[in-house]
Amino acid sequence: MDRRIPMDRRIPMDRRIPMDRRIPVDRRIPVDDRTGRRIVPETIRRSDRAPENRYGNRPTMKDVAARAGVGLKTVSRVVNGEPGVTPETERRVQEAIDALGFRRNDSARVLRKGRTASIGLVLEDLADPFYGPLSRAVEEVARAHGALLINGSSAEDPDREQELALALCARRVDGLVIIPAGDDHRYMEPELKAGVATVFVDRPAGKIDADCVLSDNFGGARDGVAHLIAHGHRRIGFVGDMPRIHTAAERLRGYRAAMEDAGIPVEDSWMSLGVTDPERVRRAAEEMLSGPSPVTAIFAGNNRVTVTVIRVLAEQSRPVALVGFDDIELADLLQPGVTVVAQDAATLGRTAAERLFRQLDGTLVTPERIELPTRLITRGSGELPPAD
Amino acid sequence: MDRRIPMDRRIPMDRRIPMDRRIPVDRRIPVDDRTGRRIVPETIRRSDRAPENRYGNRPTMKDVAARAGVGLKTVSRVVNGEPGVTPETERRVQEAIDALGFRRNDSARVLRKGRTASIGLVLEDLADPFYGPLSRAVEEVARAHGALLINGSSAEDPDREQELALALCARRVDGLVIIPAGDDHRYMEPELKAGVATVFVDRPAGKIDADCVLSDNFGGARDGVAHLIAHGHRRIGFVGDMPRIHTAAERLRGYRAAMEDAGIPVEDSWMSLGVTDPERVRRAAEEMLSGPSPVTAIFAGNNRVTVTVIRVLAEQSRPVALVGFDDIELADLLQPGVTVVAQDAATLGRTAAERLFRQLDGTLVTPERIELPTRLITRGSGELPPAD
DNA sequence: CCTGGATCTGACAACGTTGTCCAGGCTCTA
DNA sequence: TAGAGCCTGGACAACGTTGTCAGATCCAGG
Repeated sequence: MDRRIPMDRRIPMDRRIPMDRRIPVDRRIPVDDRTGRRIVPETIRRSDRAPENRYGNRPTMKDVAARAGVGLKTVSRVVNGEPGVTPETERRVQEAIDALGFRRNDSARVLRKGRTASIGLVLEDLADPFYGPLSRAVEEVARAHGALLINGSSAEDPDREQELALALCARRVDGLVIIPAGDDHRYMEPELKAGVATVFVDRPAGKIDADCVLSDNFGGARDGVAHLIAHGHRRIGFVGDMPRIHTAAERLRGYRAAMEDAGIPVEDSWMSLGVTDPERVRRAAEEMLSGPSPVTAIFAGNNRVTVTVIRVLAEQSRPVALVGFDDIELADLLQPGVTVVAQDAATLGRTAAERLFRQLDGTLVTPERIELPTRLITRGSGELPPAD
Repeated sequence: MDRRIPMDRRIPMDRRIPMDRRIPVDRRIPVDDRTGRRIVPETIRRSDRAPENRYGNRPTMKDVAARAGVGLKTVSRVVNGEPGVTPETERRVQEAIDALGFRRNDSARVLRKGRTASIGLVLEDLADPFYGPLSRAVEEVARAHGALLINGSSAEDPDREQELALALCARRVDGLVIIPAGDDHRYMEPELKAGVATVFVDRPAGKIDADCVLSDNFGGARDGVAHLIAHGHRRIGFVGDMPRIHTAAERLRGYRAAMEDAGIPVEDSWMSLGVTDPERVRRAAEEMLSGPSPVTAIFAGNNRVTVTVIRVLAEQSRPVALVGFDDIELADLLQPGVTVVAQDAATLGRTAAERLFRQLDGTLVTPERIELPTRLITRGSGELPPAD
């Protein structure tokens, strides 16, 4: 695991260079394929190429100033709404801006000012419905603080998470909200030290001391399983994700705790861990339903697993109880309605983002680990009695 | 509608300044609240404040160079993996980089190089499950081209869309994928002229000539309604969004076309347009089901409306047929399964992003309007016979 | 020992913006 | 009318990086 840290530093920091190659090469200049491009005299090369790969030759404040017949700084003042410019001058400058289609270059601004007014969000998968509201909540908070949100998906790949987080740091985001894919975040240490505000959400940071905002995965799962036990079930299956993922591990722990509290020994055949693709989840569920001691209820460890399990249960002849972790849309319209342990993705995101900005304005200093409660929503599937 | 353009140019371009105020002010310097801050001598002010609001004082290439005992440019070469550095020198530089926790400042890099290797995505609502896969697809393409994706939600507000798009342009994204909220995009004209690659998705650009990637909303809706007609329905309701939204208008047009093709006159009481919040959609649906000439089938104009209509239909005593535009998760598990006209959000996003990069590398020049076909997925609700 | 070439290194000037500071013009008061 | 004070505008130097170009170093061959 340690290998990642030294590795990264050694890897060329620039995986983005492929992009650069796409800059339209000036085709008007004939090139000697052999040794270089000595065919064309310097002067032409210079004057000809420069505008080509620059922002399509956008006007700068200097251009605006020239056109308006004022000084550079005056244009800056107008653009930023600073005081100290006569209405008449302002009008002239404004006219020039409109005429030239000038837009301030924020890269230069950031370079000069030192703050980017943007924060980054590294999440697992934008296409997962759980992360939509979370991302949206973070964006709303960012917006309220006048910051732009830059986000990317790690696709559950620790290396990609690291790559993305560091790329965002290189862009000098003021802060970073990370939904971890990996379990070692020491790569963020130099960044933290350099003052990049950082909050981990949904899953805790690994091997570093940082702010975390989590759901009470353990308690939620325990309550969900206890709910099934309260309705008379004893043989309860658990279908979950890889235990190396913190949330999955916690939920598994909650399941075990509830079973233990009720004095029910857990059989191995009741558990499916780390199987995620629908086809294999399906097979795992079918097995625990048809094994030597078939389960009468299933606790599904996350939204995607729940959906697959619902499909399997719909095909069974006998009713099987189900409680899922994470709410899913239309859960109330199914027959029976799906009982779930719901986490509030939006609150998770909002809380994290707010902590981030409190770090930024200095209100917050010591890293904390916050756990938000989950909520059991009964809709029918979790209240089915065992069909033995 | 025209007002927006001149307005924007006049609005201080900088709604982000609230952020700047949050920069920790140097508290060690006593300040005369009256007139300014003349209390402290120049020298201290300078040397003391500068590091404070700069990126938490991050090391620069200069620092690395000093520590490694090499020139600035040599560090640059190492960081970018350029040739022409002895292994020994490279090692020394690398050591200094690790020791100082240096990370290249991409703002400066962008300023110098002129390309940002990032593209922007302005979408309507990240929390809408339709946009998750679309956004993800755009990101994958961007990634394949070595670019970072920056995105934001317009929340269906034209002003916010414009604000966001222009903010992204100010950051000098190389290109922009826009899911329009408004219908006037002339504000993008200077940007287009300046060479910002731009593709509109899901809805067409308004009042400018630009690349668009759309679903065949008209054809899809027409087919969906024709499907209901083919199953014997004549009194068919339409629940849709505001016709000022292009997709909504097209789907309405498709509905009308199908009805006209079948020679069925449409009654006003069968249509609900522009009502979006669940409570009012519910009332609208109930009305068309209980009016003087009650509908026997409903065509729902988008995923959110469909969900609400499903709820309403579930409460009806008689079966009512339903076809929805946009697929929804779990549609197949409901009783009956929900028949939908599905658009492929991922393909929409991928196509748009690919066109964007083709614009960037110069392969693409003339703006086009691409319409992707939709697909009718029959699951039961659309095949119910009319219950008169 | 010198020359020529190849290789490696560093000084310097941009990139577009903003902060600082000073100059010039104005108004107001003594 | 002079002097003080304010307002407006502009010159200039940074910010951290990269492209250019020339200088330094090294080695082989004469």
